[in-house]
Amino acid sequence: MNRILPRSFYDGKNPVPVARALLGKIIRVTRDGCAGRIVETEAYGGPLDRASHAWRGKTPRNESMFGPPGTAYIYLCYGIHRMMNVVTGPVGVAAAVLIRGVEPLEGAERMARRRRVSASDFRLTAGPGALTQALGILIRWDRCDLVCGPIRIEDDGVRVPRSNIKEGRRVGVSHAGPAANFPWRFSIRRNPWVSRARG
DNA sequence: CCTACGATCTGCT
DNA sequence: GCAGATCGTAGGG
Repeated sequence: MNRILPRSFYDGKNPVPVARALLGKIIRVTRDGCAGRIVETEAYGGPLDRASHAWRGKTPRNESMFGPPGTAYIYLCYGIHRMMNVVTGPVGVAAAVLIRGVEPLEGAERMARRRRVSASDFRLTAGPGALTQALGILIRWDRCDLVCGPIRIEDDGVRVPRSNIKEGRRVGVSHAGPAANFPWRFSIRRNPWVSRARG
């Protein structure tokens, strides 16, 4: 039986170790029957991180990034793609982990219908916009609780040793000055469900 | 009010 | 390799 990650798992203002620890965990849309293993993440946050949405301070859009640990920050990107983040900081501190890649575990056929690709195609859930579409994650779930809300994150006992974690630069943040070089992107080595994006 | 653009993805070249 | 899709957000006038 999988264990739902307790709030204490997220509760630290530094999203970097949380981004590492989320690799291998399971993201599940409770009422939908779709679930996948997290294989790629990126950490965002802190006063030096110009790549973070919260770098200029709190706005109505990024406010949920300042919310309690163990909640979601979900927003629309490029007018099309929904991005799913896990909030880690204590209330008032903006820190979050972007989920960038997931390996399908349950409900792959349902995901394939939503994505309009075959269930065996890596495009099913590789990439932050792809996985939210596949899992049916909605913008209105922004701020939702990951311990008892529509999206849950579980631990089934799988461990990802540090030697199996690849680190690199985050994707799509080249405008962010020195922060563009922070090695805050993490993925499971040689996992085919990691996004193709350069980093 | 108006405009520029972004933590992306696909399809076509 | 690159343009286009598509729209909420933020910042300026």
